[in-house]
Amino acid sequence: MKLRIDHKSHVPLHLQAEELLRNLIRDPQFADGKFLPNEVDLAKELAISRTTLRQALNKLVYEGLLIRKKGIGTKVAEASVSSKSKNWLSFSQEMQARGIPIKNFELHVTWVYPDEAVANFFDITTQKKVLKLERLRGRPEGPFVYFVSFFHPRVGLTGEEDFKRPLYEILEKDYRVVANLSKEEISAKAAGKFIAGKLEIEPGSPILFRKRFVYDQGERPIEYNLGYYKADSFVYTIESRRE
Amino acid sequence: MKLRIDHKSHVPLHLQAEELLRNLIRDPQFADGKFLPNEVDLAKELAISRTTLRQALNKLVYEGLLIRKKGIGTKVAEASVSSKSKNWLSFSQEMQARGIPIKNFELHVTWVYPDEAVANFFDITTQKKVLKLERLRGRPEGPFVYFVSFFHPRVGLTGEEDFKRPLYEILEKDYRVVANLSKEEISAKAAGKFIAGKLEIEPGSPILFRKRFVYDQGERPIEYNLGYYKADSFVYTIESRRE
DNA sequence: ATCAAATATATGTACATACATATAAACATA
DNA sequence: TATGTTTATATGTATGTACATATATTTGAT
Repeated sequence: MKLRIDHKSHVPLHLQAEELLRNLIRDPQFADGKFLPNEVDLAKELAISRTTLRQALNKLVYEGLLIRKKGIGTKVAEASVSSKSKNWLSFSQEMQARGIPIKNFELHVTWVYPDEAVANFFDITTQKKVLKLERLRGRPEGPFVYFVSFFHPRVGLTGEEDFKRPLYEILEKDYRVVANLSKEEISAKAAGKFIAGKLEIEPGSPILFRKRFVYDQGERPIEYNLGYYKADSFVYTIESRRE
Repeated sequence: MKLRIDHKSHVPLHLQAEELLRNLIRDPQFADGKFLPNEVDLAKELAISRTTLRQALNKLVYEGLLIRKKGIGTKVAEASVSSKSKNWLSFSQEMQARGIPIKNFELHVTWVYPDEAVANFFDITTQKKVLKLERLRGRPEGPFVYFVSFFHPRVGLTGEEDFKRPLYEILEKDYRVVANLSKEEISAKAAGKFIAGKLEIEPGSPILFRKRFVYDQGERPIEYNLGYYKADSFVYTIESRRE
């Protein structure tokens, strides 16, 4: 295998090393608990210092992807078949899994200048337009969620896509962008006028507010998603196990 | 404050530094957004190298307890309850780790006949009394959550326990009951009269409603927990990774 | 007074180096 | 053969040093 680090790149060496290690981990060659090359040799091969390599290794150890043992070596941690993968259903899949038929009430595609929060998350300026996708969705009887999504320009969406298709299918199949990490924040709020109008409720009524930050394999931001759910129409479920 | 590291100890310096930092984080002096001493000075004060100090800092940053910003400084991360299934921290532990002092405003212990939902979850009849624990908790300035817990009779709680201690400590140390699996449901609601009164908000105001089903190692039910969180005082964060 | 440039401050990146220590394998001894 | 002992190996700990870079403040020119 060819392992390379670009010393001329402006990407920090330890980040390049980290990315490289993530790929090593995915390599079937090291899948079943086989040991990675030792730190000293690997550092030499990559032409970086052992300290820098360890910086990358530490991160993966903290994430639980690697296991190190003094005097022995470093190996890939066993893949935990946790219920996390369950969390990886898209909205349509999720609803389908619950047996709820989905109706799309509204669909808006626009190019906008991002606000501070979005630009900051994407690490771009507020001068660069991004694709904004707004959708009002719910059951046949009425809408119960209003979604607002922003996509990183890197993704390459044109706005001409058929957004009635599942979003993640579009991203994965057409643009080879795979969501890998998601950070969410869930809180309760009072509905503002705009959202209340869309969800057909009184302003001030409680809603569930869900903010999602979606990253690809390289932990680069790809989607910023806001969800406004009508109360009592939506329950967020989580299953966690101590290990 | 006197900060000390024992160079003669056989405990590695970076571990001592880590422990020391965890205490700093809990110190009200640095609670919620105040900057820690800068790395160079702190290292000097502790008589360890900056590299060693950063080893400790990194760990806490990875755990999300500290936030560093280049050119600015390092501060204690803001409070939020996270469900990193890895950590599995209880409410008090989580708050303690973030240096938020918890105040218990009310504590009620009663024996009651369970309602349908509780009896069903515990797989007992509604004729068998169970221990009910109600707690109003929050920051010193005011309460922000009202908890209602029911415990399976099998656990063996008498109601005479000191519930100011962390709940999971009582269960694990005194009753050898270890929570292992938790299923949660999170939704938004309008506060009823009762809850509104407790949380000191208007009836009808939005609250976050969190239902937890807790099981032991044998997947037997041990606790049924309801949490009513004041909106805007509480954000539930989740991080999930596809594997 | 305003805006641009320099500066102070704190974290970020990277290297070379040295020695400590846990583990397993090779070796030597009774 | 069984059992200590050494040795090879790989990670763990720790330091000192140097320069880069993001942010806020101060300074200076217009």
